[in-house]
Amino acid sequence: MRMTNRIDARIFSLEHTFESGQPLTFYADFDKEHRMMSYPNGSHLITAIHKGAVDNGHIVLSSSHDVTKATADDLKKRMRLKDNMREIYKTISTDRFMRSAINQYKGMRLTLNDPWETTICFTISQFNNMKRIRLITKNLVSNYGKPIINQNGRMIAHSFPNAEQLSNVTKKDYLKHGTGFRAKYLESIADQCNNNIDLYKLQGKSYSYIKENLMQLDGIGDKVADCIALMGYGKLEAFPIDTWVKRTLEKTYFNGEKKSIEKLHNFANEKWGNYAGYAQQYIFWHGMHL
DNA sequence: ACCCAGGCGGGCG
DNA sequence: CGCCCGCATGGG
Repeated sequence: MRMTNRIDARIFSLEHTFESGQPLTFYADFDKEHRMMSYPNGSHLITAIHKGAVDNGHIVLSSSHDVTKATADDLKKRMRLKDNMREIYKTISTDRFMRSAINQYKGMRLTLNDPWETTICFTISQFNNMKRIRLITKNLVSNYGKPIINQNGRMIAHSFPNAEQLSNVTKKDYLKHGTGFRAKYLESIADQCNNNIDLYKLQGKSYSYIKENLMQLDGIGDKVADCIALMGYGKLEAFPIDTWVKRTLEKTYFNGEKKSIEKLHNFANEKWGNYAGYAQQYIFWHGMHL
């Protein structure tokens, strides 16, 4: 028997949120036609269906097992449903480009993901493209994640493998799954997270402290650390600058002139402040589709 | 065939 | 320091 649960979702688009290249979306399943997403939550597979309008709709939650309050709370947290989008939009719609991005992808939320998962996902993402990022992430999940069994005893998905589950995976194994030159990073990060660095202990710390610690991991630099701070720890002031964001900023605000990463960080910080991370997500996704 | 992708580390000047 | 290059792999 499936319990269902209804969650109000104002100014929310499951489609834009899911498709906009964030960690959960690297390995969860999405059915665009039915506005339906399934993702592993512990040993359960949660399904969220988005009903109604972007401005004033709701999500219907179901599960391979029981839907509890914890399940609903997890979805709200992951989709950042408590964010005050009116205030955020007001702050970041500073110009025509931003207003156009918001208009185009209204309801796109940042997601808040597990720090470890986010770290692995964005390690895979470096110097890579969306299709391959999804392919590789799904490979790792299906090969090393714990099987999720439904109430009929059927295996329906895998959970995201934790650090311990990846601890015995070798560089050679990673290469088999298409990770390429990132294999050595994945191996080393799993090792470090099993031994000296507890990613969960960084929760609640400041943005700069989190970033500094993340960058001690092998293969994690400025950009990936910002992504993890933003989408794994919810630090909305983080402003990851990848090739798309850089290109789009230069084109939109600097007449196509090349600018250093540092200059662009300062620019974003002054312009969008504590919501720079949200601005970045809209710049990234809109810029990519220009 | 050739180019690029949500970069990073290391080596050289 | 800052700049620059190689890096695995698959899709356009």
